[in-house]
Amino acid sequence: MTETTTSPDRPTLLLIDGHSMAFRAFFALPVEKFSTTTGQHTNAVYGFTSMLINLLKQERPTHIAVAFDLDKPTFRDSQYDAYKAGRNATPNEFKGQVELITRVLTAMNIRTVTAAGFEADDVIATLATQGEDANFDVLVVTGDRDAFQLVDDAVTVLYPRKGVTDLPRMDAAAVEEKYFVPPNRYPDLAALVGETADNLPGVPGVGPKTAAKWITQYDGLDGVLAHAPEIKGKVGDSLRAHLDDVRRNRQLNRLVTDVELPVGLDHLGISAPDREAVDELFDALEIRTLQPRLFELFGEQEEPPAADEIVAPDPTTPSTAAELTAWFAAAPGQVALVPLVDGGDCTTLVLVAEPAGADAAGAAEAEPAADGGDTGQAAEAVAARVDLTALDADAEAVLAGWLGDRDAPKVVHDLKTVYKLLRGGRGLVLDGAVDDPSLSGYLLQPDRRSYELADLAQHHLRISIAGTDAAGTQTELDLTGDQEQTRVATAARNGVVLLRLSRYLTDELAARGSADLMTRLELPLAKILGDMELAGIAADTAHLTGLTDDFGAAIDAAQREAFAVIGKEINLGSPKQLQAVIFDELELPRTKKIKTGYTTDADAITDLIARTDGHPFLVALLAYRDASKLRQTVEGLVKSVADDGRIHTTYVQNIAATGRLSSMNPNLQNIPIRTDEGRRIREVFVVGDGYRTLLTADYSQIEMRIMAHLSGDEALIEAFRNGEDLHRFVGSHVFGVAPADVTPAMRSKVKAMSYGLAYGLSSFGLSKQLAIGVDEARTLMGDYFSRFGAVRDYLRGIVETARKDGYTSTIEGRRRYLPDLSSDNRQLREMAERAALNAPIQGSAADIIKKAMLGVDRAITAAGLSSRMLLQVHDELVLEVAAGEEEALTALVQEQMAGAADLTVPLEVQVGLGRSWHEAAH
DNA sequence: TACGTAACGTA
DNA sequence: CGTACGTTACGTAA
Repeated sequence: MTETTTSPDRPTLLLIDGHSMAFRAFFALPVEKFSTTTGQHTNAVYGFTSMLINLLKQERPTHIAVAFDLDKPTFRDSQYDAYKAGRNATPNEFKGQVELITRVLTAMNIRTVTAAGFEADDVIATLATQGEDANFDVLVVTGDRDAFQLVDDAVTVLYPRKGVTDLPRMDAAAVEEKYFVPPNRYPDLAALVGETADNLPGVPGVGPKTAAKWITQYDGLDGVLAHAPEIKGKVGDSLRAHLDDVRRNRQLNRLVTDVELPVGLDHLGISAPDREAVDELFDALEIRTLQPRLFELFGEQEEPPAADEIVAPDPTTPSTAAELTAWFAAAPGQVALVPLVDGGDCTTLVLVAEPAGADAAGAAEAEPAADGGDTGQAAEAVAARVDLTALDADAEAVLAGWLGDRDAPKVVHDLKTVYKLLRGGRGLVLDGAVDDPSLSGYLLQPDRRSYELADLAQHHLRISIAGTDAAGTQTELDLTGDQEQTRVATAARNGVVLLRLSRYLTDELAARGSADLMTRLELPLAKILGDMELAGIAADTAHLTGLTDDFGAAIDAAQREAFAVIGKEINLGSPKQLQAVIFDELELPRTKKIKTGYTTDADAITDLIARTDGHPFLVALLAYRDASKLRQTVEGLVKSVADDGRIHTTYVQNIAATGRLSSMNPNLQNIPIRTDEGRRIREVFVVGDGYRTLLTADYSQIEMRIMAHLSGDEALIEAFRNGEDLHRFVGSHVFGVAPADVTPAMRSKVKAMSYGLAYGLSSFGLSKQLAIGVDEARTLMGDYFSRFGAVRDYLRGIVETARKDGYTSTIEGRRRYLPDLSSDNRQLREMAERAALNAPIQGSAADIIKKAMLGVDRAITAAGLSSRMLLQVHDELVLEVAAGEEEALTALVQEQMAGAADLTVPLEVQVGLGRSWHEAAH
C-alpha cells in the first residue's frame, strides 16, 4: 500500500509550508466539530497533523522540515505595497492554531524553520536547493503555486487539490500538462496571468493558455516582453498596457534559494517523536485518535527501550521458613513488592531489593546474601520469587511476619490494591509501606491522568518499560500462566524500576516539604480505604427491587403522558429526537446552543416550562428524566451487590486534582439525597449482619469554615463562633436586617452566593442561578463584600499568589499546579483562576476529612471497638456500629472529626444513627 | 466495537 | 459566565 515514487536508495527531504497547509486544513475540516472542552479550536491542528502522519507513512522521508512565515514584513512587502493586500482577515477560529501546530511539531521532534524578511516559500526553496545539491529527493508540500518553479527531476511538489488528504504529485510532467510550460517557466506564466491570492493582477484577458503560447513562442518571459510591440490583437494591447505589472509580478514570484538559515540538512534527520510530549499535548488538545497512528508509524523503529539497561536480578526462590528468613535478613534497605495475579488472586510475590547507592543509609551495608556465596560487591540487586500457593505453615508465618512488620520498609505500586489482594485473598496483612509511586507521583503532579509505573518511569526517569503495545498498556498482570518466566522477569525488572522511581519521587517530595503529607496522610489512608472497600456496605436487595418497580412505573407513566401530548412515540432519552420535537415540531423557543444543536438539559427545560406556561410535554419529559435517572442508579446498584450481599465501591486516591477521593464501580458519592424520591435509595444501604446500626457523621459547612479560617474575616469567624445559622447571619449583614427578619428568599440568595464564591462565581453566573438581574446580583455581591471584606481580599490574594508561585496550597501543604493562570487564552486563564479559588478550599476540606479518617481508625483500634468505617462522601463518614458501641463510637467520631484541624473557627460535626443510611441521616 | 457527547447525580 | 468527580444512554465512527 505504501507506494513510493522516490528512489529507495536516495535520502528524501520532505519540506512543508506550515502556514499554507494549516490554512488548507482549517478550511477542509468543520471547525465546529473540532474543539476542546475549553473552546480551543483544533480543526487545523488535527487536519495538519493527520496529513503529516500520512506523509510520513507514505513517503518515508529521511529528513523533514516545516517552514513558517513570520509576521514581520518581507522584502516583497517593501517592493510592492499592496502585496497580499485585500486578503480576508484570518478567521478568529484559525488564530492560535498555528502556534499549536508548532508545538505538535516540536513534540514530534520535527524542526520548524523561519527566516526574518522571507516567506516560508523562500525557506523551502533554499532547503530544496540544498537538498538537491546533496543528492536528495525533495518533496515540497504547499498550497502555493509559486513552488512549481522548484520542480525538476529531484524536486516534486505535492499540491493539495482539495482539503489536505488529496495531494497529487506535481512533477515536471504534471506541471507541464496542467500549465503547458515546463516548471522553470511557471513563474513566467504566473507573472502574465497574475495571482489573485497575492493581489498580483496579471494581464487582463490573458490566461494560462495564451501565456503559455507566448512563452513557448518567444522562449521565455524576457522574449515575450521584448516582442510585446509586435503582438497583435486586443490581448497585445492589454499586454502592452500592463508591462510594468508583469515585470513586478515576475520579480515578486521569484523564490529566493540562498536564504541564510539557522539549520542545515544535517539538522533535519528524522527521529522518533517524544512520546510523552505528544501524549501530553494530544491529550490537552483532545485529539487522541492520532496518537495510535503516529506511534504505529514509529513503533518499528523505536529505540531499544532503555529498560535493557536495567539489570533485573534473577530471582531466587526461597520457599522454606529458613530460606525466607535468610532472604529477608539479607535484603538491603527497601524492598519492592510486586504481586503476580491470576484471576484476581495473588499467587506469587516478586521481591526486589537494591542498595540505595553511595548515599544510602546503614541498611544498605547489610551483608550480601547469606547463602548466595559471592561477597564483596555490595551494589547487587537481589530478587526473590515467593510462590504463595506452595508455602508450608512455618514459611507462611515468616512471610506474614515480614509483610506485617511495620519496620520492614516496602515500596509498593498501587498500595491499596496490593493490600486488598493480600488481605482479602490470603489473609496476609501488609504493613511498613514507605512509598507508593502512584501516590507520591500524584502529590507531585495531581493533574496527571495516569500514574502507571511505565508512565511515571518514563516521565521522571526517562526509562521506557512499556511493552510493545502501541497503547502503552501495562500487560504484566494480564499475561497468561504459560508465560510464568516472562512474568517473573518482568516483575523483577519492575521492582528495580520501582525502587529507583521511589527514591526519586521521595526526594522530590521531601525537597518540596511534602514528605509528611505522603507518609503521614496518603500512605496510611490507602490501607484504611482498602479496609473500607473490603468491608463494603450491606444492601437491602428486596428494597432495591421494590424501587426498580416503583421508578419503572413512574417512567412508564411519564412516557405515556409525553407521547400523548405529541401524538407519537419517540425515544425520550435521545437529545437528538428531543430537539426535533421541541424546537422543530412544537416550535418552542430555542435554548442555549451546544455542539449538536440546542440544549435540552433540565435547566433549559425548566426555563422553557416557565415561558410556555407549563407545556405538558416538557413537564412529562422532566418527570421521565427524574424517574429514569433514579432507576438507572438503582439498577447500577443491583448489579454491584456482591456475593456477600454487600456493595463494595472502589475509592481512587489519585484522580481528583484537589485532593479529594473519588468513588467508582459503583460511585457511592453521588447517591441521591435532594428529592424525597431519590432519598429513598439511601434506604437500601443498611447495617449488616453482626452489627447493630449505621452511623453517619458529617461536617457542617466545612468549606465555609475553611473560607473563614483562611481569609481571617472577623465577621465570618464571629458567625461561626456564635454558632448561629450561618446563612441567616450572613443574610442579616448583607441585607442590613436583624437575623430574625431574614426571609427564606434572602437566606437562599446568600447561601448560593457564599458557596458560589468558593467556586469563582461571577455576578453574571449568580444572576443566572438566582434568576435575578445582573445588576441586582452585582449589588448583592457588593453588599456581601462590603461586610466581609477580608473574604474578597483573600480570594484576590489566592489568584495572585498562585500566579506568582504557579500553584495553590491547602492547609496541609497539598499543592495544585495551575500553569494556565498565565495563559494568553482568556478562557483557559479564567478557568484556571476559578480552579485556583476553589483548590485551597476544597483541598483543605479533603485534607481535614482524610486526617479525621486516620484519627477515627486509630481511635477505634485504641479503644478496642469492633465498629468500622464503610464510606466517605467528601464531608461525611458512614460507619457500621457494633452492638453496645453506639455511645463510645459517637463520641469518638465527634472528637476525631472535630479535632482533625485546628482552625480559628470550630469544626461542627453532626452525627446520626439508624438502620439505614437514610435513617441515620439527620 | 469504541469513542465522544449530553445529561445528571453528589459534595 | 461556579469547583471537583463518575455513570449512563445515545449516536456515530475513518
